[in-house]
Parts: sequence; C-alpha cells; structure tokens
Amino acid sequence: MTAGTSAPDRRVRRTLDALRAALVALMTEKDWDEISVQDICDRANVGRSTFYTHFDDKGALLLAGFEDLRRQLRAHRGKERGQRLGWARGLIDHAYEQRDLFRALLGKRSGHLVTRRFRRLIAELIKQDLARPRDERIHADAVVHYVAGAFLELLTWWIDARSPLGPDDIEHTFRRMTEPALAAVL
Amino acid sequence: MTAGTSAPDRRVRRTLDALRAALVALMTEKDWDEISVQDICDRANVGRSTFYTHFDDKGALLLAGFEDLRRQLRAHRGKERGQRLGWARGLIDHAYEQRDLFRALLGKRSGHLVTRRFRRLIAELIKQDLARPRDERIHADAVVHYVAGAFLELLTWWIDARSPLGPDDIEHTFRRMTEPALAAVL
Amino acid sequence: MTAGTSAPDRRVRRTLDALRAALVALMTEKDWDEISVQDICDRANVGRSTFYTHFDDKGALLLAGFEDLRRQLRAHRGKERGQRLGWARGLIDHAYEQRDLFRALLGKRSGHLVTRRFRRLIAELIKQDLARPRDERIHADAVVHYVAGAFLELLTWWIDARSPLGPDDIEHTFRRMTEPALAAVL
Amino acid sequence: MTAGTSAPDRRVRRTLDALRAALVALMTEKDWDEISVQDICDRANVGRSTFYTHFDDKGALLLAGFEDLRRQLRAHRGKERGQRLGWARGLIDHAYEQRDLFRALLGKRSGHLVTRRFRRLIAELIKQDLARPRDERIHADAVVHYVAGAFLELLTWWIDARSPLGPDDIEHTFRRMTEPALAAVL
DNA sequence: TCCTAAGCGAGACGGTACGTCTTGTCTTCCA
DNA sequence: TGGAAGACAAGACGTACCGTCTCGCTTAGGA
Repeated sequence: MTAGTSAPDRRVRRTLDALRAALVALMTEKDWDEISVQDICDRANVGRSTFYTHFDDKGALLLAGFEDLRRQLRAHRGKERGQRLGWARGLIDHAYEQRDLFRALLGKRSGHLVTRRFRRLIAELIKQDLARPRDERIHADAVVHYVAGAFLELLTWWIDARSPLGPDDIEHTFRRMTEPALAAVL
Repeated sequence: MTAGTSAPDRRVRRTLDALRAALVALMTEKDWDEISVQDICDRANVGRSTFYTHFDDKGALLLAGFEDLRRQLRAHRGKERGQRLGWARGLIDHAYEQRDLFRALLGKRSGHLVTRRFRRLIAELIKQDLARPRDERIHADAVVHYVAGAFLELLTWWIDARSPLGPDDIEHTFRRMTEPALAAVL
Repeated sequence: MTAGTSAPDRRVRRTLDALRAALVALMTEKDWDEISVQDICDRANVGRSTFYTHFDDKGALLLAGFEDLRRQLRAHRGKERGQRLGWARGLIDHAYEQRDLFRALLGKRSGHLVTRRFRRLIAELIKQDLARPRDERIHADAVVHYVAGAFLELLTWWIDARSPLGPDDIEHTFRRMTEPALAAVL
Repeated sequence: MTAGTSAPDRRVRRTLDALRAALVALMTEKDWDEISVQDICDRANVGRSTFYTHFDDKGALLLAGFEDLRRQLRAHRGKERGQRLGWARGLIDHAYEQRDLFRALLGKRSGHLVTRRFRRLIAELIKQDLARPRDERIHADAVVHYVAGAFLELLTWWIDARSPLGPDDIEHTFRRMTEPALAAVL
C-alpha cells in the first residue's frame, strides 16, 4: 500500500504552497489591507481565477496557513506537560526564530482578522492550564483574558519594537509577573 | 477683538458633528471595513465631496473623534492622583456607561486602526504611573505593555461578551492580579 | 476491404450525437450566447475536455450538425427538378415540421453565426435556379440576394411569430410575389 | 432665460460622444463579440466605470446611437411623401456614403443585436407604406417581411461585397423587382 | 485471452471579460 | 464662500467561461 492519501495532485500542493509563501512574503512588506489578491497571485505566479478555486478571499488563505501554526503550538504544548503555561517558552522561541512572520501577524501592519484569531488561540491554550478562581467575584474567563492579553501584548511589543531582549528575558518577565498574579486569585 | 477669529461658521461644526455621529452610529451596526464613506455621508446628510474637504478618510474622522475620549480620560486621571492606575476605575465606568460605543471600538467588529490607537493610549497612561523595574533583565516598556494588554483584553472581553459582571468586579479582578504582579518587579 | 477504415469506435458516435442533441435542446430553451460549452456537456453527460477533443467551440458543433440539414435540402431539391425554386416547398414543410428547431436556428434567440450560414445556403440554392438578368444594370447576385432575403425573412417571420398560417399559405405568398419579380428582370 | 435645458454638463456629452465614436471605429475593425467594454473605453480615453455609469453594456451604447440613425431616416421619409417606399433611395444613399459604418452594422462582423434591430426598423417603415393584400390567404405582415428581407439582404450584399454598383443600380433593382411583386398582391 | 491504445471524466490552470463597488479628485452650480 | 451633486479615472472585487493541460480509469479491438 502506497502513501498517496487521495491523489492530492502534486500540482495543487505546489499552487497552495506558492500562494501561502507569497502572502507571507507580502505581509512582511506591506499592510494587510494593501495586499490585493492580484498581488498575491502575481508573486506566486498563479492565475487569479486559480486563487478563487481554492480560497474565498485572502483571509481564507491566511487562516488556512494559520492551522499549521496552531498544530505546531499544540505539539510544543504536549512536550511541556509538567509546568503551568509551559507552552509559553515554546511560543516565545518560535516567534523569535520567525520574527518577520510574527511581526507581520501581530504587528502594526497586521489586520484585525489575524490578531483576533491569534488572541483566541492563546486564550484557549491558557484556559486549559488554569484552575477556577477562589474568589467568586472573579470570573474564570476574566483571568484567562487578563493573562492572554498580557502575554500577547508583551510578545507583540517585543517583536514589533525589535527590542534587543532575548527570549529568556521575555519568558522571565512573563513568569515573574504572571505567577504572583495567578497566585492571588487561584 | 471679536469672538470668531477663525469664524468656524456654525455650519462647519454642524457638518463635522453630523459626520462624527453618523460614524459612531454605523460602527455599532456593522464592521469597520464594511462602512463606506458613502454610508457615513448618507447617514449624516452630507455630500461626499464635503466629507473629503474635512477628512482624508474615515480613519481620520474616527481619530479626530478619538481626541475627545483622550481628553476625557486625562481629566479623570487628574482626579485620582493619589492611587497607582487610579484612572482605571474611571475608564471602566466610562466603558460601562457607553457599552455600545466601546463594543464598536474594541470588539470583534472593530478595526485594526482603532484598537491600535487605543492600545497606545492605555500604554501611555500606564507608563506615567510606573516606576522602573528593579530587575535589570525586565524592561520598563515590557511591564507597561504587559499591564496594558492585560487591562485592555480584560476590558474588551467584558464588554464584548456582554458579561453580567459589573464595573466593580472588573476593577477588583484587575487590581487583585495587577498589584502582586507589579509588586514582584517594581 | 473491411468496414471501419477509421474505426469510428461506436463510443465516439454516441458522444457526438449526445452533444449535438444537447445543443439543439438548449437552443430551443435559451439564446445562443447564453449557452456555454459547460451547459452542453452537462446536458450531454460528457466531460468538457472531451468536447474540446472533437470541436473547437460550440459554433463548430453547430456547423457540423448543419451539414445534415444541407444534405437533406439538397436531396429534396433533386426531386423537384422540374420547377424553378422547387425546393422551396420542401424547405417550408421541413421548417414547419421542425418548428422548434427552426425557431432556434432563425429566430430572435438565434446567433449571428447560424443565420449567416443559413443565408448562404439559401443563396446557393437560389443561384443555381436563376438565369442571368436581361438588364445589364442588374447584377445576377443582386437578384439572388433579393430573393434569398425575401424568402428567409418570410420564413423566419412565419416561424418566429407562431403565425397560424400553414405551409401552403407561405408557399403561395412566396410564389405569388417572387414570380412577377423574377419575370421582370430575367 | 438662458439655453441650458437642464445643465447637460458639457463633459457628459463629450464622454458619450467619445464612447459612441470609439464603438463605431472598433466595429469597422473587428467582430462585434470581439469588442470588449475595455476596448471601447481605451479607445475613448474613458474609465471603464464611467462607461457603466452611462450604459448597461455595449449593446446599450450601440442602441443609443441607433436612435440617431432612426431619426435621420424618419426625416428623409418625410421628404418623399409622394412615392411608395420613397425612403428607400434616401437609405441607400445614406448607406453608400457611410459604407464603413453600414458594413459594420449589417455585414459579416456585425452582431445579432444590431441586425435584428435594423430589420425591425425597416419592417416598420415598410408597414406604413403598404395597403392590405387583396388575397386573404396572404397576411399583410407576410408581405411586409418579404419586402423587408429582400431590401435588407440586397443592401447588405451590396455593401458587404463591396460591389462596384452605384446607389442608382441598387434602387433600380429593388424597384424593378418589388413593384411587380407588390402589384400582384395588393 | 490478454494488453494496449483510444476515449473519456475530472478538474487544475492561466487568462480574459464581466458588472459592481469604493476611493479620492475634480468641476459646476446653488444658497 | 461653503456645501451638494455628481462626473470621472482608477482599480479591486468575486464570478463566469474559455481553451489547454495532465491525470487515471475504462474499455474496446487487434495480437
């Protein structure tokens, strides 16, 4: 029995990859809303109609690519089962290695679609790591979003401002502040 | 010396206000990018060319209106000079009273432009309240953005999810978590 | 010598017939330019690429089918060798029996390609029946086209307007007018 | 009271004229269906969106221009009130003088839309000139379409084949054949 | 009977045109 | 002198066809 799951027509894969790569490249160059579907197709050497046979719009292309990231992060998460918010370091490292991509995803030039999606992803990861707050006036989701916002804004600032700090420093800052904050409510 | 050195021509004010109001109204109804300049003008009973004599684009109109908010917040801040992050309660109350507007500004339907601007505003407010961190591995701006992100995401979640919690609960949550976090680094 | 020098592979015949039938059916339903190659293929249960292995475009398919009609008319013509324009009655009857097809070929919904082809066919038939005009100011082809236009427009009007007149009446009208006209110039 | 009927905005007129001229020019160069709206706009130095603010499609542009022709013919008709089918000579002359335009309108490269419209126009003109047929088996409209078809096909052949015959010869042929034909039925 | 060339469907692909929408500039007229 | 009205060029959008192509499956017809 051979591999070929369902004859994915090597060609299609190539087209999809080219589009994805083109989009990422363009995102590092200009604002999300300045990127037209035509731009992407030109860069990818793909006909515009071909684009539309695969995706509804550039947002769909982006979100499709997003699933990869999601999977990678979930994988990382598996490794660090021991520690609360153990995935954080993995994500910080990942963002550091792919600074350009993350600057495009999170930074000034990004679009609302991506950042919102990202926020959701982080919030989900965090939610799974936290117990219920002791204090009944404090809603569990409130804590989740507090931490998610803190983490993401810290990460975004770091990447976007091209700070000379290293991943260690960011993790250090995040843990140093988050642990007492959580200790106070959980 | 007479009153109107620049003779703001009552009419102009009326036009500007109508536009501002129209934009706010539309933002509570649909997504930022679904609002066209024509929509705004129709709603405000203003000619499209008139719009362009006053603003470059809908973003400019929004940011112009933003200054009002900024001033209000700065005023609130003055009153609470005693406490660190004293403005927070004022802003939380303000957001609560104008839920619809804030949902439009911060929530799902919002646009990247507004939220970024908002983030900057909050970060500035926070920066003025915080001392330098003791730990040299922790950058002052990192702390600022950590807190800003936490506060804003908490606020956004609260408003956007239409949580039944009251302003008290939100302030409580914010302070309860933020104080130990800051205590650990400042 | 065996039958199939070119071994037309029964299948091919089936495909071609299906396409032809599908086109005719569609022509009775909608305008020529509203029929897409995909429409034809769907109707004929034939792959679009198969269509293109047999025809350059839908025009080619139509003209291929046209040859049948041509042959039928030539056959009719043979029978009536005695009378000038003797084929006319045959064609009128034929058009009457296949009203739907002829309405599609000649009528409002038809296309330029078909009607032009039809005009040429009629003109050829007529040309073979007419002597040279006596009057040298009158060109033979002028007479041919005069009669062809008269005949075709009469026929088209009759079929397209769904007139209750019968083939007899049409032939009568045509002969009654054409004979004196020709008598005047030939 | 000044002229300006309703301030037709000189500019609009210029745009419309440019488009009309561009279409006519293109029709003398290529087939009707090979002309794209973009072609027309390029030729007329007009934005494509401007085209669509004035016309639904190229057909609408053509038909708008057609009204001019219609008016001209009706005017000619007035002059020749004396004679049956008196307008014919005017139209023949007109077609001769504007051979290129008429070749585009009627000839091989033309489209179904135009020729149908033209047929209708001629049929209307003829209808007003003819009495009812004596023979009850002969429908008045049948005679109208007979003559219309004869005239148009004669005219078309003459123009399209670039025959060296002059307008005199064509009118001569037409009258010489049509008069006995009509005499036989009216 | 096998096997080999064809016919065939499915559908990816680049391309062109469509008609719609929005943008920002501009001109013209009215109060 | 504003502002309203709206013409205009530009250009992106998503859709529809087109004609070309590659891919496997099937299915005869000749070995």
